[in-house]
Amino acid sequence: MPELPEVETIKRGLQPFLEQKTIQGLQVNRQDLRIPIPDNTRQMIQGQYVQFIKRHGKYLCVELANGQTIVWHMGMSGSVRVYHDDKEPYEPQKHDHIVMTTDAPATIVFNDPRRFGMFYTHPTEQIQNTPPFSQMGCDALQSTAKTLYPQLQNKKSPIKTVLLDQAIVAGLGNIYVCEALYKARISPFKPANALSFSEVETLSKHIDEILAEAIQKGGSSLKDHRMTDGSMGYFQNFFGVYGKKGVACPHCTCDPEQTGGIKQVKQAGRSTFYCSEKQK
DNA sequence: CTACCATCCTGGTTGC
DNA sequence: TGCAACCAGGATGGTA
Repeated sequence: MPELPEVETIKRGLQPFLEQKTIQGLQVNRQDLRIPIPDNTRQMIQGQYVQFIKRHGKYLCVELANGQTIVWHMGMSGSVRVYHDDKEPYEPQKHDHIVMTTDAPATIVFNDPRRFGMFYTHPTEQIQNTPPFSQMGCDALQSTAKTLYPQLQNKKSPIKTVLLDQAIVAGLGNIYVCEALYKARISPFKPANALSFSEVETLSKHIDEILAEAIQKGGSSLKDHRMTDGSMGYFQNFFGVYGKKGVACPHCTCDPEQTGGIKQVKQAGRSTFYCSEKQK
């Protein structure tokens, strides 16, 4: 699930309880995630001081003082919960795969029902030269028309599909791609290399805006996403098109009885929501 | 090289 | 109400 805004929300929630703290205990309840959690993970992490938490696209990187970095991905259904208040002690839940304690003090729990997530360590100095980071595009918040436009020139696939490719821009997922294209008034079917520089500028601007707004609202809680205190993000209440098949487009004066409102189609196996009147 | 597809897994929703 | 089919925010490895 989590796309860039949800991962950024998790990062910000974790920082006060993990960054510049010592990880005292690490309990691995299940190893069989998307990538099996390596057997040495506990010994690499336990007792280590955490220097920084960084985010690259949809990945979190927790840099430890011993030169190792925890590579952490939420998959489709992952969430992180921080328990630090004695009034609300940690009670194990189904699908709690990792339980970490720090001297904040805090208990940090990674829950992932579908187990598409990842959690493993890797030497920090090699991170940038190793997949997935070595093949990851510019982070969506750093991306500009100047960096994006050249990357689209050899892509004849629809812009919707191309924006989901983490090698082009890192951090966008199905929701925010649909929303950004809608705000930019660009058709999801338009071949990526058919966008003018000016259209890419518009697109880039709206990607920035939509991500910033979503982060400010704690991300989108459709199903699994929660902030680290357990509360829901609320950007889902501000979607323009995602999940709104048949709903009248608020920016169109056209009659939804005639246009059918917001459309839903499949592109490369993923749902695309768009307004055919607004997005040409 | 690009593009498309199936796959990993659980759980919620839809339809009969 | 019960049950089966289908669908979901992602990434990857295989094939054409």
